[in-house]
Amino acid sequence: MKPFYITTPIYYVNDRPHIGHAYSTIATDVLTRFAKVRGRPTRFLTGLDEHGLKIERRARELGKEPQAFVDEMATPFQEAWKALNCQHDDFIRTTEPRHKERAQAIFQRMVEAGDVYEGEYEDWYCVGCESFKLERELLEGNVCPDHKKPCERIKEKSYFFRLSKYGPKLLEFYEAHPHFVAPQGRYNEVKSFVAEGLRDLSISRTSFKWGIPVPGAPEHVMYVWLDALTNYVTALGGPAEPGEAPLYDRFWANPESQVVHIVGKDILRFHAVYWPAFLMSAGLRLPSQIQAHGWLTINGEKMSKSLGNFLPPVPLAEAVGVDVLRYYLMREVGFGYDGDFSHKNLVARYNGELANGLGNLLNRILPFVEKHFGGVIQPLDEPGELEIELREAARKAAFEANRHLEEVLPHRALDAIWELVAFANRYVDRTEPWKLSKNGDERALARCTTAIIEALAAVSVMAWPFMPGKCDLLRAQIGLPPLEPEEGACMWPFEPRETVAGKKVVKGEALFPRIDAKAEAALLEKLGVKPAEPAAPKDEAPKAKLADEPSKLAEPEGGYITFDDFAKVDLRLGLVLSAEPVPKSDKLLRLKVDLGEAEPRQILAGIRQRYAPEAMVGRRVVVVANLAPRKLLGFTSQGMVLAVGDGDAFSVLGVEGEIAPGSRVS
RNA sequence: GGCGAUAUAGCUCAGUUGGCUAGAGCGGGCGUUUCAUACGCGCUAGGUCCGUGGUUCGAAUCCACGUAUCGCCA
Repeated sequence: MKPFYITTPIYYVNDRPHIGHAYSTIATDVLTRFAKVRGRPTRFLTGLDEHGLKIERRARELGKEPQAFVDEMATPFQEAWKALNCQHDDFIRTTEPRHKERAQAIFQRMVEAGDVYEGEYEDWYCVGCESFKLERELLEGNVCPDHKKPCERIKEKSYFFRLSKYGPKLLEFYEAHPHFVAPQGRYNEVKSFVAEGLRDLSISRTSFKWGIPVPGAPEHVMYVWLDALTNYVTALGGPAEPGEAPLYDRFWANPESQVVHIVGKDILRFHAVYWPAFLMSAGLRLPSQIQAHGWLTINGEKMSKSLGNFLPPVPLAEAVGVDVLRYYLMREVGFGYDGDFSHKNLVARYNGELANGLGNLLNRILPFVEKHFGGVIQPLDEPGELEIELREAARKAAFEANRHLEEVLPHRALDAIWELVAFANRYVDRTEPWKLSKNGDERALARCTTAIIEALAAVSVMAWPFMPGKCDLLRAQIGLPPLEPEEGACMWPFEPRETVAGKKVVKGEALFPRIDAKAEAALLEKLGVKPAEPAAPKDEAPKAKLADEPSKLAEPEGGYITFDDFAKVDLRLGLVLSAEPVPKSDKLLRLKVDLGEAEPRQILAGIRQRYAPEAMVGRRVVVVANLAPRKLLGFTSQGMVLAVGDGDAFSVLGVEGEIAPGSRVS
């Protein structure tokens, strides 16, 4: 059995854990558990990236020592993974001595390979990105396009890594390993990035201290990404000579070992380009696969600080159940693609697939076993045609789910498993056990109930990596012990593996109690989610203001707002570049507005009755720049143009003079 | 501006090497059963498979151009 070593990214401690972190970690846990069920030796690593200028500054701002700060920030992560039932074998923090020491060893190896030289670096540096930026990438005013903050000009001594030397070697490696990066589209990006030529990489800093000292040059600290990436090796005790570090020998140095890095698409380049180059230089083995996943939006909205919707996973898990959250995340979005986390879809999938599909299947069959056989599951000695078909469906599900999991397509695996669930429900309808029960046909009833329980047993194994808790509960109800994978023993139900005959069913609580409208409302309330649709009023305010319902505006909400509340509204000056009517609407104009950003924004404004399109072009207007994007009549509006007045008598707010687009209104 | 990807039923997506009347799930509609968590099961979408042109006996599936969206790079 090939060893399986899988890692999450080491998360940067500056954030608190959110649903995006949870997604990576859950996916990793699912894949680990799957490998375990298959009997493989596994190792699952996660951890934290705790160095860097950003951390140092943040700690200072809070009047803390960096170490004290990261110690505090680490706890929520450790607690989150525990709460999500993610059973990592190791949790590495880059501030640990075991990491620092081995990271330095890797640096040293790169030096010995002749790939490190001393130089001087001067460029624009974005603290938010922890990286230098090319001048041409920056927005006006040397603002970082990602963080929208001004970059700093930094000039310092620095060690450089001869990354340029590794371009051809990397391309050769990519050529030889067509599945090194998934999804394929992302791989193409990586290849073309490398093919365009690599520049040497600055791999040390002298301007701050919070990092790992460069061996032999303690005034330098290692580039935070180099430091961070090495964790995958250092956590195993590597690099090391054979015999020195058993875990390293078994899971990294061993060419049989399958090494998989799960990463978000934003950090793919570091993992697919820099990391392999570092490893080549250090003379170490390369990972087998980099699996890049996409981003989650929350109820259709991008996660962002200004929206404050960094969904924390733990309360969610507590509200809906860990297993349900895990299931939903793995089922809803295709691995590798962006997806949406929506409370509405979560409830829909829960009710449709878990409650009605699987939970109810169990529930509809147990009463017959209890009533006719005293709860004892009967042998299935003479399977009929229907039973053979059901077994065939189970076998098919096992093969397909296995294949999809091996290809890291968890959503498809669940699809395949739920085909079996659906087939089993159909089987029940075709067999009509309630009639057999009435007629006292116990032979047929025995066949039917056992066939279903066999299928459920198979499901309990295949779905276990996703929902270990619920699957063990399911198993308990059909008289099976909790699943305890063992190295070397494949439990995957390629063939009906587990004997259920003779076991005693134990009907218990519903596995997945249905969430009715009332329960759903309570759930959303608990999670602080606004009930179903009324996200609209907020966004419709501009329209209402102009024509629809002036009464809404006339009702002042009681109480004052603080300055901080006001500051949340990002008001900017925008220059209207173009304007055209929106088809099928007599109110809306579609504007392209320059807000001083890389691209003009598309903003829909309900002002057509008062302003002709051509009258808007060239006008300077006041825009709410951080309003959540919203789709109106097929067009996405990325902001809101302010106006005053009502009915036909209103006026768009503007300014006099040639104030620069993007200027903040204060 | 360069490179790449995607564009299939209301929604989310499958469609292997081009070939039967283009599929699934969800939603909607209709019907049906009653064991079960008012669950299940059956039927139902008549979709220009983005557009145009081409290759072919035959294309959603290949090629070219165009359009739209997205991504990476510049």
